[in-house]
Amino acid sequence: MIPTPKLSFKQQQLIVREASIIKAVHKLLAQKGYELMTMDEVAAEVGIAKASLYKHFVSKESLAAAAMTDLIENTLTHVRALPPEMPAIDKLRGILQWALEVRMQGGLPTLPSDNKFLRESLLGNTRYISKVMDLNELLGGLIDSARTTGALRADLPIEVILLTIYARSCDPSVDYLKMMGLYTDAQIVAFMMSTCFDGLGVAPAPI
Amino acid sequence: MIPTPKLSFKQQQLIVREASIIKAVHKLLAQKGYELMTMDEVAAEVGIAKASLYKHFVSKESLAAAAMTDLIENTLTHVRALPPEMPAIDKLRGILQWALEVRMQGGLPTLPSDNKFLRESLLGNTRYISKVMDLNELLGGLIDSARTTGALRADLPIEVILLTIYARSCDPSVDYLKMMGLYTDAQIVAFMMSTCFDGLGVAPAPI
DNA sequence: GTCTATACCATGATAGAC
DNA sequence: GTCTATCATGGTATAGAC
Repeated sequence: MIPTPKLSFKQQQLIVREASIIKAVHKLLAQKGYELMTMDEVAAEVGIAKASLYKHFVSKESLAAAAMTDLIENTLTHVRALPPEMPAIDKLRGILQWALEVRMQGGLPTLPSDNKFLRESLLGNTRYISKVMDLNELLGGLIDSARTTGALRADLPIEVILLTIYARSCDPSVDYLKMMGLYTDAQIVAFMMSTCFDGLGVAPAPI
Repeated sequence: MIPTPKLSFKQQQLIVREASIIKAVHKLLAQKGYELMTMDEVAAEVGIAKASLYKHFVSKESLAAAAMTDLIENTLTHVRALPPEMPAIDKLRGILQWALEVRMQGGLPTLPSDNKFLRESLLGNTRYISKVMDLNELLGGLIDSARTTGALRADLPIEVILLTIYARSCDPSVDYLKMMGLYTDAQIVAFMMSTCFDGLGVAPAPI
């Protein structure tokens, strides 16, 4: 058995520290979005000095990119952990439900819809893009098989279905519904799931 | 007949100037969003000095609020101009289609989804809120009657349907689909309309 | 690697002449 | 009301000591 490469205490500490920074960024990004999140706040949230932040990440952009990449990785892990025998359509529904539930608890959506600057910046980040492409492929495969079993519409391109699911995971309607205070979190998730998969219209009654 | 109150040349000039400012803000807001739009850019786009901008609008916030209010007014005008005999569901579909088409041509969506700060700021603007409530009532009435004729699902609350339609008008999927370059604007609009009203799933086949 | 202190700059907002 | 010139703030990033 190959001996596990030992990490020095310092190296372990570094990893823990960076993880706690990423966690703080997730929280602030979800609360305020990219522009309104300041490096001072991140530093304060972690409990270190701002300058120390820059020892770990060279810029605010790269910090946000690391957080978003981490997010995609979490999603990939979640998707890969689904039981293989589960039908594709159930997996897809489960993934959207999971994403919405994470978001209801103050987590981040997968898609950086909220900011054009961050969007541009991420497009130039090869590590992030590569992860996103992995996720796209994985979900694209699920969509394809759900289409062939007749569980999803075959007249829509895969990309359209994929983007629709992504978009639903960061739909601003969730925030407004939550603000109204009329519905429980579970009800809001159910509404989002249903409008996504079933639509707003009534299917013509069977003859 | 009551004589129309005459507007002096200066007053007319003022109105024209403010309209051109609003127009520039629409353009920049659609391109870059609130945070990334600077007052220098607005001034440059209009062709006046930044200080002059502040003679018309006391702050960047109030400028954005004026632009958003103008947007809601346009939407209200459009909705009220629909023929009275048109069925409610057709009106609703037409409104979403119109909003998407405006957006495809570089216009702004109705809902300030993209920015949490602007959202907060607008919530404190009584003029804007009052217009939004007018629009909500108008569209809410249409949704209600479309539900009673069986064209829209009766199991969803009116607010959920309303928010879903608003959200579709500013769905980030549109940007990504446009970036991909695989589909025409008309196709993209059709995709959005269909995923909104028909959903992603296949209705169970009639027995 | 962490800190304090600071450079530097973009940008919202204003002063004051015309 | 428009301009040029300027201020003030706040935020990213860095220097340099420990």
